[in-house]
Amino acid sequence: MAATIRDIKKVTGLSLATISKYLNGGNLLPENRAKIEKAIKDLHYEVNEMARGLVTSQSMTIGVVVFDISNVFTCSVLSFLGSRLREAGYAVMTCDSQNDPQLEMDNIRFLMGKKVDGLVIMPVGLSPAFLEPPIKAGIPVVLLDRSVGDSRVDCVKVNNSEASYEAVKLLAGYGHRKIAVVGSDTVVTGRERLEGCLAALKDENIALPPACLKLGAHSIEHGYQSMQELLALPDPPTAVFLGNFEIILGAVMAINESSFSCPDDISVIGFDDLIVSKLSNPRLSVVVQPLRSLAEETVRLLLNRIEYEKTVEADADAPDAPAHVELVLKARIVEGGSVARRRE
Amino acid sequence: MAATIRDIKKVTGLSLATISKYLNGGNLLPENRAKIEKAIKDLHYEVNEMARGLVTSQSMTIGVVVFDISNVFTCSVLSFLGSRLREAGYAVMTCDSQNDPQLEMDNIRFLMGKKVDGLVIMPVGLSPAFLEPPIKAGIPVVLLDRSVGDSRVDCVKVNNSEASYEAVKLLAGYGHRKIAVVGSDTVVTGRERLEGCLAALKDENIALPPACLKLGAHSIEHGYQSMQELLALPDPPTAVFLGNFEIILGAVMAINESSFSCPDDISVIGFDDLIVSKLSNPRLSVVVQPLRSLAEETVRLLLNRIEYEKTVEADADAPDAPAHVELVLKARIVEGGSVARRRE
DNA sequence: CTGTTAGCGCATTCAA
DNA sequence: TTGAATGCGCTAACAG
Repeated sequence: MAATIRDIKKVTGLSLATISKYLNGGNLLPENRAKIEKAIKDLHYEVNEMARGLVTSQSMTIGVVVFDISNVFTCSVLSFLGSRLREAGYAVMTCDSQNDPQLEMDNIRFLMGKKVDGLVIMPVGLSPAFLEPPIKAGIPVVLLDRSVGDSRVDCVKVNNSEASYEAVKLLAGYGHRKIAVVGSDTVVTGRERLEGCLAALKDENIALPPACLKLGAHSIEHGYQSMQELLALPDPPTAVFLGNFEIILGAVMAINESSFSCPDDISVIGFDDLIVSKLSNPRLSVVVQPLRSLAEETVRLLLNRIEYEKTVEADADAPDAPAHVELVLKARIVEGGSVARRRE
Repeated sequence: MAATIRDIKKVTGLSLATISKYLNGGNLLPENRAKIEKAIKDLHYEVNEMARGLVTSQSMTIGVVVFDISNVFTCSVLSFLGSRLREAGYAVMTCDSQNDPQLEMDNIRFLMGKKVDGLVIMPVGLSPAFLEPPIKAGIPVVLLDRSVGDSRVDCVKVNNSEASYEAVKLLAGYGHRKIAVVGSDTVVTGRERLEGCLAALKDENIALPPACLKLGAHSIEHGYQSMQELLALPDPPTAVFLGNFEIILGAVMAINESSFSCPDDISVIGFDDLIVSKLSNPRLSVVVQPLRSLAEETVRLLLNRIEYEKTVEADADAPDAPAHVELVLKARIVEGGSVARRRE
């Protein structure tokens, strides 16, 4: 159906090798070059990347496996990731794990079958089991956003614990002593953030009564329900730390529907900006992640690995494998107006 | 590096054909089947889809080209699209056009080089120029969300005009006579929605002063600034139609920051739900698009076309090409509390 | 049911 | 600089 280099050969009278050389940027006589270019236009020729990949054994595509593609955080990262990778000449094949570890496993095998040159994974869970196949096959992998405690692959993430520590410190700095935490314990980022919160509370000598610690799913529902319960407490907290974007969403809804107002009756600070902070009134105080840098560093590390694998295949004498990297970027606090001094 | 069927041949002593038959679900002796399965496990064999694709001339991947991947609407659709396509055995290769028609063109050529079996395109602009290459190459294309007035490809979208008509009718039904429209004229959906608004205003004999028609980009900024300007009018509108998600976002921000309150001072209804409607207080009244159906119908049409192309290649006598389809799904209005009766 | 053979479209030796 | 030959890993006839 589509034109091949053989068609170009017929039209130009040149050999396959010459045409191939043209396609790959070799030197040839200007007249031959012109002939080929004309033929390509006329025939609407397009290189068949499958055939090329079969020969070169690189597909020039990167597999990206995300825990949930409908998640706003995921999309934003995907956007930066894609443009960066594209600049480097790579295609992106994205697979959605829908928060299902089994599907995640399938996705990875699937992409391996597609012979992707590398894998960026935003993992669903805490177990590194899904890493076995790509590692065995020697496919470079970079973990993004969430680490799984496996030192065989690189990882790029933010300082969840420290940033959360600072956030709670900030609440305390405004005089709050009854502070609640709504978070997720189903994902590693949630656990790290919780850790930071607890450390800050301890340092401030603030007790965290069980009723003020709401751990659950990474979901709007969890945020909504938790906030409702907190506000219904006989002695409700005066400030709340919200562990992720979905929880923020739900919690803000709950506050809006209640008789409480923010920040007069209740102060809140959230982790992950995205949209709400701009929308809510007052603007939310949030911990924002450096999304662009997260994506850029991920691509940098991945391409490094790929480059390394290539040189290893070429020369047998390995020029030292790149060291394992766990890159921890700084999330920073941006104050809106959702945290106010505790009322006496 | 990775194992091939020749390695399996060596281990099992069977021929390539037998192994290939196994991989493609043919019948073979149980003992041979067992041998192959063992070898596959031992060698961590994985079919090389590039090689397979080269022979079968199908890649079992669908290219998806979106106008902006950081857009929440896009992500939601992508999520449904991906899971549907995956169920059908297809991989998805997503490319982001970043609202740039040139990049869109590049993306399409790029995916054609990857030999995708079909293309789902959420177009950037109004010109159908980008359709030439895939149509010439005989690659099935389905347009999603936005049509470009080209009857050579199928399209799935919602009844933007009618739904907007209903939305404005609803405002009028609440007694509003000073109604403003904030929309986008840079994309076709925006134009269609505007059309519906104007028709409704006309039917209601409501004049639309120039100051109350805010046309601009599909952006948060446009929504924000337009709403600010509307509220600053000597005689501000009592109700506003907001043409898309980004505009809603910006407009709600502007209202929140103003001394106006919704719906007491100003009623609003928006097009595209997504997140805000849940977040804002009161809940927004919105026109919601049937995202899941949009994705499902798109996949259905695309697979139909692909199936057809395959049978055409097999039998020379074409069994009638599927007719051109422009599928228009119904968006429905969900009332929140952001529209109130006009105060006397 | 199994084995043999011949390409798919291209890059890459090696000669010329 | 160019051309002829070889093979990437697999499927699809065909023959056994």
